[in-house]
Amino acid sequence: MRDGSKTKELIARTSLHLFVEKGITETTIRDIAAAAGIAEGTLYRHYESKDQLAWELFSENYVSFARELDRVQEEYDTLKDKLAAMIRRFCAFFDQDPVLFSYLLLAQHHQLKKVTPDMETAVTVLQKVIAQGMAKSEVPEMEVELAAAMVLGVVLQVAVFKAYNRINQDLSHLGEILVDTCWRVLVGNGTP
Amino acid sequence: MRDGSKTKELIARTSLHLFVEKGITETTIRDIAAAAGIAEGTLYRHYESKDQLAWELFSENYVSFARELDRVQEEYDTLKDKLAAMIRRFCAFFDQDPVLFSYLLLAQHHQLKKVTPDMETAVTVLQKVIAQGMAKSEVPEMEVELAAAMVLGVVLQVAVFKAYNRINQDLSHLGEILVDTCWRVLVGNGTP
Amino acid sequence: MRDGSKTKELIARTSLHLFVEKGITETTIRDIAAAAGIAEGTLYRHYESKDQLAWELFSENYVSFARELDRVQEEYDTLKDKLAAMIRRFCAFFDQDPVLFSYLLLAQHHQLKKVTPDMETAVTVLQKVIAQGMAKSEVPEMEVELAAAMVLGVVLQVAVFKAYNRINQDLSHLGEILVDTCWRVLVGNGTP
Amino acid sequence: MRDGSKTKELIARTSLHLFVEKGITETTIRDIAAAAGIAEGTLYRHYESKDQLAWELFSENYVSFARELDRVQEEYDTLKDKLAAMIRRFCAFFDQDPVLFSYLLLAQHHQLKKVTPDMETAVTVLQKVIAQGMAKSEVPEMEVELAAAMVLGVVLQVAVFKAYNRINQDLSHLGEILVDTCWRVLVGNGTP
DNA sequence: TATGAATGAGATTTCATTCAT
DNA sequence: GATGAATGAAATCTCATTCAT
Repeated sequence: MRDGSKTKELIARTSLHLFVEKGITETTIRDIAAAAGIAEGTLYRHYESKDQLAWELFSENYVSFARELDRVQEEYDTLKDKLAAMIRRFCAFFDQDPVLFSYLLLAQHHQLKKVTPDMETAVTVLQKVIAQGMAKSEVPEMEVELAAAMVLGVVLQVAVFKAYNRINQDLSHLGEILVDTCWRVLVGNGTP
Repeated sequence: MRDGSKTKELIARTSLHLFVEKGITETTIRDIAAAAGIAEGTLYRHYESKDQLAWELFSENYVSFARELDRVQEEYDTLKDKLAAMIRRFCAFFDQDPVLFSYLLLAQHHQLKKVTPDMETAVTVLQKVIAQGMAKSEVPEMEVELAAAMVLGVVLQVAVFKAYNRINQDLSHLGEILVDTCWRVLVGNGTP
Repeated sequence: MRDGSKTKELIARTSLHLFVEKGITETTIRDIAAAAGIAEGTLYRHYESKDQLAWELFSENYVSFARELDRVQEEYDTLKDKLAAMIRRFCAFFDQDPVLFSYLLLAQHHQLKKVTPDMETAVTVLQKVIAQGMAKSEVPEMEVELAAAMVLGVVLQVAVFKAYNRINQDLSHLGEILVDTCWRVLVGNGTP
Repeated sequence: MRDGSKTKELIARTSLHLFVEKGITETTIRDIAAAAGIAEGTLYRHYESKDQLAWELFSENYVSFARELDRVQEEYDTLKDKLAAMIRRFCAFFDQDPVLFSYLLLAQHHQLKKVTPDMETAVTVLQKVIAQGMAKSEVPEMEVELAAAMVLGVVLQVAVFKAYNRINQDLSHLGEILVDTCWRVLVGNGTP
């Protein structure tokens, strides 16, 4: 009662679950309040509006995950190692908090449109790393966006299948396959 | 009658654009009516409800696209050819009607949950084809869902980047790269 | 049902009564809807918001009354006649629609602050007329705003007393007294 | 205790300013607390409710001002002197605390309705004095309420103009004009 | 078939007030 | 006395849907 930040955290976790389960628009303030065991008005002590709650949940985690990825890739020198480390980190994070990652993964248009070009995201980090690798001829040259899209697709779609329970194993167990596959995606293309 | 079906088509196209642009829940009947230049009530002459409109738009195209993919793959014998044909067809369709494909691609949770297991979808067709190819040892054995996810990821994420204008070229121009890449995704993994 | 403007008029009259009776903030949309015999949502087909309703009710009548006063004063040549005609018109209007005039009279701060300097109001018309009269030496010179305030005060405060039922006679019956008094207010002051 | 009454005074002054600036209903407890630099709950240590705060601010000052007016008029014998003294006192008070007087002047309906007939107000004092003057034939007979309304109007409307910055001079400087004008309002009317 | 005003349930949000600390 | 997080009733507003024309 004294510590409002606990309540904020409670609201965040509860909302996250409901947003992932039913969608943002389909989740009402009443739903959140009931699930969190708080009054409807309480939410507004911690978040300006439902929209802002959804956005804060998205953007803060989206950005902090990107930062973490960036930190991880910096520990390695080659594209291959950087990529492997990033993928493994992604898998570990996903398994650790699948609800949060589902939220980020299945993020609606609405949220994504608010991502400004200056925000560091997983996509920008990945593109940066790939671009560097190409510059150092670690992989053949090709359009960076395209390369990033394909690598991203491999990992994300597997995560989506996992989120939808089409795949049973934890992502971490698939780390090696994902790393190998992504590498093969990168090295095979381009002008040799 | 002629007129009536034109109105229905008008509603369908207008809704599709708005749904892709703003999201389904965020698009109001009033938005659709205004954009289509019809009265709000008119929509209900052609569709039972907004939900049904969104679902009809989704399911009919989702299913007919899956059927088309299935027809296409049947024309070929090997997994490699089947896959190549399917990807090329996907690219051609996307370029032809990017709005429709964005709608299918960025489909909300809400819609995907209504997809029953007995419905033939692009995913089931892809899994079937891959499973057959593995059975015939055209590619190494591995979990079919995982293989399908990765192949799907490569193609879909490129399409998503295209939908978000991160990539400029038409998908059709990327057909060969996508085909090659997907093939490499499949052949490299599994137990040799 | 066909004619929406009837409903709008009904909402306007009903709101006016309630706003005068209870105050704007104290009157709820539910109050208005119940009193008008319409659904709550119906109000929003005709007015953007409660605030806008209150403002439209105020500003349109405030301005059109000012225009009417201006038209009236133009029919006469001397300040004395102009003033008399304006006061008589004010009295007649008040008696004709006491609720509307009470609304304008007791208008809250909130509304008055939205009155932009370019809007023609009863006050600006009165000041203009008095200024002209002073210029033509029909009454002694003095600060126009002060003169206008005092004349206005005489008439308005009597109207306020009438609105609060402190005075029983119709304003029209007090027309001559008000005209005489206001004239005496103007001629007695200033540097002779 | 010393501290406590200081807080109460702080709340009173802060509320007064905000009430005048934005209106009572439009001013929230949070507004007051923020402006006064206190916690929201603190207000309730000093006032039962927001309504009671608004009412206390209004009624106490309204009544004490009326008493003061009454005391002032008692020092004089003739209506003319009484009226002059009251007007001068009003001007002095207004200049001394314009915010308070704006609050009393622009008092909402809501407050005025709570004024019971047995309460002594500026209006009742004025009516009493005028009635006495008429009884003593100092001014011609006429309806007391009407006479009071007109005299009141002259003074109040000038104060309102001052409150809205339409007039620049302090009210005290206008004392003589107001006194003269009000006297002329009274003596000119009635049955000679 | 088409219209569009009207509906009313339900969503979001506000805010005076309470109460544990 | 003071705090400020929590409350929850009530207000405003939205919008899918209906229905008389």
